Amino acid sequence: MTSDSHDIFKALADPCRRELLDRLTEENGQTLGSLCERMAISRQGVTKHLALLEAANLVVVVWRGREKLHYLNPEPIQQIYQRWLGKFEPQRLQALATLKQALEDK
Amino acid sequence: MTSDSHDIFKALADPCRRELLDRLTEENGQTLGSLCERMAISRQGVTKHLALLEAANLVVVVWRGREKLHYLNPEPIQQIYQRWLGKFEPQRLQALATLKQALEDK
DNA sequence: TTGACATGCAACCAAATAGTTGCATAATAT
DNA sequence: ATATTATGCAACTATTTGGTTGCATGTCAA
Repeated sequence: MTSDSHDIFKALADPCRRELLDRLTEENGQTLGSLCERMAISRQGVTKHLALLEAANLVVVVWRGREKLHYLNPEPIQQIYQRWLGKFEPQRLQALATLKQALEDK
Repeated sequence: MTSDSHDIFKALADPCRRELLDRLTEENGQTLGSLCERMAISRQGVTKHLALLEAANLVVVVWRGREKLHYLNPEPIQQIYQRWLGKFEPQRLQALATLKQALEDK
């Protein structure tokens, strides 16, 4: 399943969602309740954010009884780097040089 | 000048803005008018998107007479990878293994 | 079986976003 | 000088987003 890069960028655009990903890097497989602790927003707010992360395939959910366990899926992040962000890498030095020169010609 | 990663993620979240960055990787230093060609939205729409890219320091502007030249700045993209995306890399294999096992235990 | 716990669903609201149009300004070309 | 070109600024609108509250559902424990 290859994820839509648009959803991924959108998912990463919100600080709350990046915070949730950060928490999952610290401890993977947390329940919703656990992820809600010390969050400034309500449980339902967190639920919505997690839904977007799931839609972007950045988080995968496993149900255990009444608990919903959230697991990090690092693959989409790798993908956007390889497919999109990475293309700025080869041109990095060139672009910086071009930029510098343009600034000097001002 | 160290850019705010929030602005960068926000800037990257919109397809129009990624399209603009793509065009600048193809040809750096384009004018506003040039960047507007074959865009589905109005010039003012493009201007607004470029303003966000500038705010995120992803694009740097140089004025030449009445023309506004747009240059790509690849640095912030490097930064977010190194500071944020990269931290998913070391844990990548571990996270994938954890995820796989969690799915199997279902 | 009853109560508590973990979560989902839907309606609603405010703020931010993406887009438009109209007019203004400054630089270049004729 | 005047017309044209390249862009900026401001007001307005529609849609999306991020958040809330209230109630419903399913699972576990006593």
